[in-house]
Amino acid sequence: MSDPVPDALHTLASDVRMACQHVSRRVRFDNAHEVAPHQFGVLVKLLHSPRTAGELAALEQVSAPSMSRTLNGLCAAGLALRTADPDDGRRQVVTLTDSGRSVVERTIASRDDWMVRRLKGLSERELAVLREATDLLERVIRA
Amino acid sequence: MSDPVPDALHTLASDVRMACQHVSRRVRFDNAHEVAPHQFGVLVKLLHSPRTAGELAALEQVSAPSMSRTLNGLCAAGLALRTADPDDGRRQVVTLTDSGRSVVERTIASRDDWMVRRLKGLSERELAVLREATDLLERVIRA
DNA sequence: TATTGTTATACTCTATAACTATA
DNA sequence: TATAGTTATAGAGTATAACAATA
Repeated sequence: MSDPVPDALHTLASDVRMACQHVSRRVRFDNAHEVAPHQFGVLVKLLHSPRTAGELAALEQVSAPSMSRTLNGLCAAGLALRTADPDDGRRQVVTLTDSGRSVVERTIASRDDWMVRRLKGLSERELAVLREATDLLERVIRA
Repeated sequence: MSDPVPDALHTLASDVRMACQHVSRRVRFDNAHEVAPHQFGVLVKLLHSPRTAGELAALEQVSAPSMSRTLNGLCAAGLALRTADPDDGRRQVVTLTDSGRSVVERTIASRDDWMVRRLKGLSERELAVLREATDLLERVIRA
C-alpha cells in the first residue's frame, strides 16, 4: 500500500496545476494569433536551427503527411522555406524566413509583455518568491 | 513614453510564463485522454451546473453549430444528456451523465496525482514558496 | 420580428495507405 | 530493400449561411 498523501500536499498540487493552466490559457488566448497553434509550434522549433520535415513531425508528434501539409501552409505564407538537402536527395531542410522569425519574435514579445504587466505591481519579496517557485517548477517537471 | 522594464522583471516574467506553459503542457500530454480536449472542456463546464447549448458555445468560445456537433458526440457517447427546457421550448438544457461526471473526475484526479508525485520530494519551505507563488499568480492574472 | 438551435456546406488539421524518388 | 516525403482519401473539428421552431 502506498503512503497516504497529506491533504495539504494534494491541495497545493491541485492549486499549482490549475494556476499554471490558468496562466497558460490566458497567455494563449489574450495574445497575438498571427498563425494557427500547430503552425506556431513548428516556427518555434525552427527558431534556433533548421530541421527536416521528418524531425519536425517527430518533435510535434504528428504524422509525416500532416507535417507536410502544415509546411505547405507555412511556405505558401512565406514564413518557412524548403530547400534540398545537399547530402541526401530524399531530405528537405526547412528554414525560417525573416518573416517567419518575425512572427515568432512578435508573439513571444506579446506574451512576455502580458506577463510583465501583471507582475509590475508586486513587491521585491513577492518577485523573489515567484523567481524561486519558477525554478522549482522547472526542476520538478524535468524529474 | 512608458517606463523602461527592468531586465530582471522581464526575465522573470518570461520564465514564469514558460514554466506555467511547460507544466500545463505536461499535465495535458501525460494524462488520461478519454475524450478530446474540446469535449473535456464542455464536460468541465457542466460539472457544477447544467447549461444550455448557447451558454456552452459562449463559454467555450465556439460557434453554435460547432457546439451542436460537440454535444452530438458527447450525447452519443453517453457522457451528456440533452433535455427540453420546460420554461422555453427553444432551449435545451445539457446535463452531465454519471459516466460523464466520472470522466471529468478521473481526468482531474490523474492530473492532480501527476503533480503530487512531482512535489513529493520538496521541503516544507519549498512547498511554502510554491503555495505563496500560486496564490500570487492567481491574483495577478485576475487583475 | 427576435431568439435558440440544427442542418447544409466548405475549409483545415488529423490520420492511414499507397506512391515516388533516393540511398 | 529501406527511408524521406508527398499524394489520395477519409474522419472530425472549425466556421458562416440558411432554415425550423418557439417566444
